[in-house]
Amino acid sequence: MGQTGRIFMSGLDRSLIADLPAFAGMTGEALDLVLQGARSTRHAKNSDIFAEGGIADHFFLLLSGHVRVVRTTPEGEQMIARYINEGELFGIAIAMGLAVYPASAVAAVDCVVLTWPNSEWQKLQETVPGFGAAAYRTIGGRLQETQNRVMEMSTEQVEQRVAHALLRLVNQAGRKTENGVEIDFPISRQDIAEMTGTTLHTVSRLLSAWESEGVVASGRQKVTVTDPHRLMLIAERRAGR
Amino acid sequence: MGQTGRIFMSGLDRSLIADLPAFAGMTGEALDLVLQGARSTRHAKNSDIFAEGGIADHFFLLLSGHVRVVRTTPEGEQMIARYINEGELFGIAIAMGLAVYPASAVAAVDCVVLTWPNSEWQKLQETVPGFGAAAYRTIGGRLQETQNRVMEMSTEQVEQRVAHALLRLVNQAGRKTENGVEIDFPISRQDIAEMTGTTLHTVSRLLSAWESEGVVASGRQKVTVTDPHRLMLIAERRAGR
DNA sequence: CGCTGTGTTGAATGCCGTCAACGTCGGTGG
DNA sequence: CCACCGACGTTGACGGCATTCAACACAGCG
Repeated sequence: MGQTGRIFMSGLDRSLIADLPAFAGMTGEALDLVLQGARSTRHAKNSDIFAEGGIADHFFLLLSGHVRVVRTTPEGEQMIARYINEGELFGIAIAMGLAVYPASAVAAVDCVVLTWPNSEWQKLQETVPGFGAAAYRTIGGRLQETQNRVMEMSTEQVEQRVAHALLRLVNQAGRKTENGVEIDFPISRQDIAEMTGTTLHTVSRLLSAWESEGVVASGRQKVTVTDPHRLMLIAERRAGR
Repeated sequence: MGQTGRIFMSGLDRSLIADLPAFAGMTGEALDLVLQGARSTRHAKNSDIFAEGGIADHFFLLLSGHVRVVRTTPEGEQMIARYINEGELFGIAIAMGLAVYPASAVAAVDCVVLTWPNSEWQKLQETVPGFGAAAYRTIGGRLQETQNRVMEMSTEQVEQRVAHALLRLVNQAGRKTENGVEIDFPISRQDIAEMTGTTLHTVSRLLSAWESEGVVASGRQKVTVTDPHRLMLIAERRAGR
């Protein structure tokens, strides 16, 4: 934990980013140029990478791990806006013309992150063909996702919302095991509640019920979907009950 | 209604757009260049400007009127994603890398709209300094708004959500009258319900209650906020009851 | 003058949040 | 190594808020 936020490397290897969509089709030299402006940092599990309301002077790319993006209401209630997966840009307030971060980013597990100062944004846009477009596709995609979520919350019951959330999690961060697909990072009932606008109690009840039906298998901060098809039926409100 | 979507003008006056943030600080000649690629169309009340799922080959700017952006679930339930005000860009799927419109746009009143084919997007970005940034700030702002809405739906009760929605409407599209601030376009109980994820019945009950308290005055497709301060207290859950 | 879209209001149901109590796991420090 | 403690999870009971169901009122329009 002492190394949180500390630079652990100065010469970054171009292979780190060569396969990412944001830097698609770039030559090795151009990749080195991109990395020249970046730092790489480690962040211990549960530590903040940036905080809601803080000056947004950097932007980030997740090299490894999983990041939780969290917003807090004035009354102190939290909600999880999204999870960031490996290879994704995040904290790109600069692309939205924001001076402060609108949410906090917390390492869900130990993470490795590339960090650029905002001053590099312009440079990347100019030197990396398609970088700007990729960034804006990222934002556009998140706007879409977020609107889907509003629609879910408007039209679906809690059970459907939780089922949809789990399906999204296993699709984006699933790891195949012998029993099914497991969500690749520690996630509590409370976390799932904050993603779906409900309480940990209700989530616990749902998971218990699903477990007894053989749809999921779950443990402490761990969820495995054993019958995705069945879960989809539940999400679509067509589960035989 | 016969003129919906019809071009009614070919020589567009630069004064139409000179004051808009998207074209701030441009010379008259540059403005003319911008308008050369555009068409201006009228859209009758309740007519579609574009439809969800349709090929996104144009983008738009609302010159006058009000536009309702609507999404429909597979089950046929609708939700209102937002209202577009005069001077705003909309239908900018191209900026998000989308091939089809993710929502429908419906004229809430008779509207006048500037329309560009997607092929003009690149040109505007190059010739209009700050146009790209303004567009992306628009998208960023909408992402923010949408996330705020998710947070409201996660943490607030229906009464607070409806109060917040009304406050936003009067702020963005309010017209001062002798009695208070009136929402400048026809809006039904059903519309408000679709903005807040509730039913027209609940909205009707709330408005009736508020009317008897002197907070709002409402009629058929019309809402006037007579005591904004009081409504704010309700929205913040601090209304003396 | 009837029809359709809009709005109001009462009554009943039920989902899910709240309150409460207890169980369990895992890490930490003695 | 073991005891302890805090974080996480489970389950039951209860109740309230909002939806659902139903019936009616009213306005605008052809």
